[in-house]
Amino acid sequence: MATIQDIAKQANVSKSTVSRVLNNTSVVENSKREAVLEAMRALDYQPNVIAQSLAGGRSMTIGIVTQNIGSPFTDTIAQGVISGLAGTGYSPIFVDGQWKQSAESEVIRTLLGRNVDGLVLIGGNVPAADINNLRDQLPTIVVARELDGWDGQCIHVDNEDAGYRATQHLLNFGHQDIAVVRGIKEHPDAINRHKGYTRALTDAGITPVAELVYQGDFSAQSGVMAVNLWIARGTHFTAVFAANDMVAFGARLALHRHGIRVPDDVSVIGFDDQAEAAFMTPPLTTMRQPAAEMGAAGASAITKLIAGESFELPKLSIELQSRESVSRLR
Amino acid sequence: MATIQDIAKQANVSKSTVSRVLNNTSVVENSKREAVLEAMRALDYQPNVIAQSLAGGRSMTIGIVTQNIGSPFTDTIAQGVISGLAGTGYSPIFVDGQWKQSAESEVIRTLLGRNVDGLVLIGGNVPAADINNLRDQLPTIVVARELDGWDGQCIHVDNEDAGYRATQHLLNFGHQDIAVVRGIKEHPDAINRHKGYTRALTDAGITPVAELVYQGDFSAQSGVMAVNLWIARGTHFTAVFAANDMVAFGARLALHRHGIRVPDDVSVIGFDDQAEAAFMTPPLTTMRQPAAEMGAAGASAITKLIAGESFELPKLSIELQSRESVSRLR
DNA sequence: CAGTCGTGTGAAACCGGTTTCACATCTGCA
DNA sequence: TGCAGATGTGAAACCGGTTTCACACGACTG
Repeated sequence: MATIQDIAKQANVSKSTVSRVLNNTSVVENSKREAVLEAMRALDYQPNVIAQSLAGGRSMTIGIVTQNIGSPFTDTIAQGVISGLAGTGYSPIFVDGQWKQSAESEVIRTLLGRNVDGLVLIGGNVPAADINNLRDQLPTIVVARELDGWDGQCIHVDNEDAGYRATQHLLNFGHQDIAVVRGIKEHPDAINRHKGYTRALTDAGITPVAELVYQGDFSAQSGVMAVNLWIARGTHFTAVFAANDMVAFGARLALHRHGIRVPDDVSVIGFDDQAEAAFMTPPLTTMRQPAAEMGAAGASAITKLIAGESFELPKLSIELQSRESVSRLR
Repeated sequence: MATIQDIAKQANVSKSTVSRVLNNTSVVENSKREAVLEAMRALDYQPNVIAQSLAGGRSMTIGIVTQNIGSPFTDTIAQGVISGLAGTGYSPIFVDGQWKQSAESEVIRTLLGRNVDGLVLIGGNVPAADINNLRDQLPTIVVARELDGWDGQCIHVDNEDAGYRATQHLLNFGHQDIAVVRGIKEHPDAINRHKGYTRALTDAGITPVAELVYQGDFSAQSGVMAVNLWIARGTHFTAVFAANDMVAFGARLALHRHGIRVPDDVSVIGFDDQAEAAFMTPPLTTMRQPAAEMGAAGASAITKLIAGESFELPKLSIELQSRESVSRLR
């Protein structure tokens, strides 16, 4: 491949000048500029990003730290980031979280060694202290996680409020005995959704009962097990609030196994609105998370942040996607 | 961050020597080696990958070219590659395909500019000629696509055979009027699956009928439309062979809408075995693609290929995952 | 007309490594 | 004892760019 030196020779200028027209970094006499551009065209010149990184400090690379690859929700966010970065000149580089104790030392070192220009953290449970350190070293945007003191750099949605509204939706339809499958115990989103659930019940004058709460893990299997347990125990419930759509699918199947109709006998509400939700039988009523939008917003934000431009984070919210798995209690 | 120069000074050797112990590239007197290692430890040294790339030619970066991000199947493969690369020292860098006409010029230039050490192409419909050019410039592994003359560098499964077996499964259960929703018209996998279908019918002495073939696009919506059309037309069918699981979900929902029971009235078989398939109601019988395994195999293969080590591609196959959406014709 | 200033440009240093090359020292063998 | 070959090491060149610096030249001022 042609180098800047080749261009310089071809255009009869120094490589300094080539660099200048390349980056438009200072005035160049018009005739020379033309000659350089012409030479670039002729030689099909493509700057070596690696060399630019080394010399210029910036690498045109964004580090993406994902935690639980394989989850439809976080994967969708990641895709949003990828698409959002397309055409910006920045390339995303992935490091798979499994962010262990070795957080700082491991991941950050890898990324610093690669001179990434910025970081996008997707969800996860990295200790806040570690992230705070990070921010001093690198432009960082956090997606799908709320972090104290990060107002401007944190793209997140209000999970508690959404949990509240999901529960309220069920309440509005006359349900009082609302069973809930929680997500991973320590997961902030899971915790917040559950808080919303509890608050909605309390606001409605209903005392939350422990028997109706199953500690799941966001997997479809946990939805199955929750329903099986409730039925085995003879627990009475007329609605299920699932931690996410996968859980809802599991719960729906388990209900089916027991001959319980959805929504006629039991209503089910999910969370996320992943692609498959609209095609469940019956189509799943769920709380739609703007996952792809969050990812795209993260991509846009990180490039602005790096450029030092001001930017505003979009106001994204979780909306009830009402379909057919919830109906009025009879 | 500490540089190799700092280490050299600290250890009282030249940077050449530091580089030598770093890469174990030639014998170094033991006392000096120890001193260098000690200095690295003391200064928390982390090699600058960018500089290594520029000087050494290799960048420890693998370019991943995905085509249709958002499809469960290819996404799962991508995840397989990411996980497979974890811990190898290589980092995956993503370029989103949408591989237009500008294939070669666009994507390849980007990646060459980044000095990627290797390429993993996931599926897609890049012209074979372009890919063949590629191979000369860069170690390349192709996943989920069959390519003439690429025997050793192509991780793929036999879609036609799988299509044959899926159809055969239906035939074994007494079905004769097997409707089929095809995938994207030009998509090789879609074409092959359909070939298998046709051949299975023919082998069974059944003449394929055009009315039973719907040209879809791998989307759930196309499954819905196919079923709606057949029913509107009064076409008789007792089984549906869906292009993939998403299509199967759509078809299953549409059947439900028309009060047609699965599998009692109509059997449905899918393709892929994506995570949600097992939790459809009823659980979906489908042809399981080893997507994650293919991705991981691709990761492993590309590192070996780069290292010049010999490697063997695993024999991966599509297996019938028999669940409950197919039953004997009554 | 001399002195100052602004403008455009090339040479050279630099980014942080790898690799070649020359050389000093050490060993082994005749 | 002398010399060839092996061994270990540092200096310097190099990868392909960016950026600093010095300087030549023309225009503008007093």
